[in-house]
Amino acid sequence: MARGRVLPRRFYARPTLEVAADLLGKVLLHEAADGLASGIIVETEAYIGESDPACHAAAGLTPRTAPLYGSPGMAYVYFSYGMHCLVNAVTEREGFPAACLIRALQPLDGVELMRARRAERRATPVGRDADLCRGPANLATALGIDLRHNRLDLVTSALRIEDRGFGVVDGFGPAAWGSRIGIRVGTDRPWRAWVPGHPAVSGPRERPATAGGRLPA
DNA sequence: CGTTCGATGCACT
DNA sequence: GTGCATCGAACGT
Repeated sequence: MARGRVLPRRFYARPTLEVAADLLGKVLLHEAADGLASGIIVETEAYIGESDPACHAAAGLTPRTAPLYGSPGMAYVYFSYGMHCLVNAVTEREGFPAACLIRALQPLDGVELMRARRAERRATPVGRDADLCRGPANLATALGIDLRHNRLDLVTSALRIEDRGFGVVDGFGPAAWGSRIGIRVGTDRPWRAWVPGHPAVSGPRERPATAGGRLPA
């Protein structure tokens, strides 16, 4: 299986929208005791600062949100809806709370391991490979990520993000931008980035008719 | 196709 | 007590 170059800390120590765009095409991987699983990132969301009402840090610094205020390149994993874990990469700089939520992957390594992990949580088995890591809770399950991975260092730990030289994703155009999914506030900010038309993207998948490619304002 | 709704635990008010 | 950065089974069209 391919070996990539681990993204350095400086990759994360940048404006969050830039990180959200540049994460598309990179590879999220987890080397667990039961095996390696990885996938190409095809969908991300940016959560930026206490002034972003959808960012958990809108509630200020609490035990839960503390990782958002930590070093760029740390994992922020949290528990939601009573049963799901969601994975973020902390961005910007220490003391400024911001992160990118990883929302979907195109499965790469460990497809059968992903299938087994997903099967433990479902009545019916997952069909297409493209559905294995479609959605933030699904990808965490497929990669075997839970709250124990909160605060892990994405630069040095078993949970990492690599560059394997995929430009973006073969056959797909530049990033599309739109409103973030599953939030009640801050829906006016187009801070969700995805690979337009990719089958592993959750929610709206097509590029909006309006302009795309560049970062939102 | 589409929409609705229950599962399930915890941080925070 | 309230509200989730979700998912998928079950139903209606």
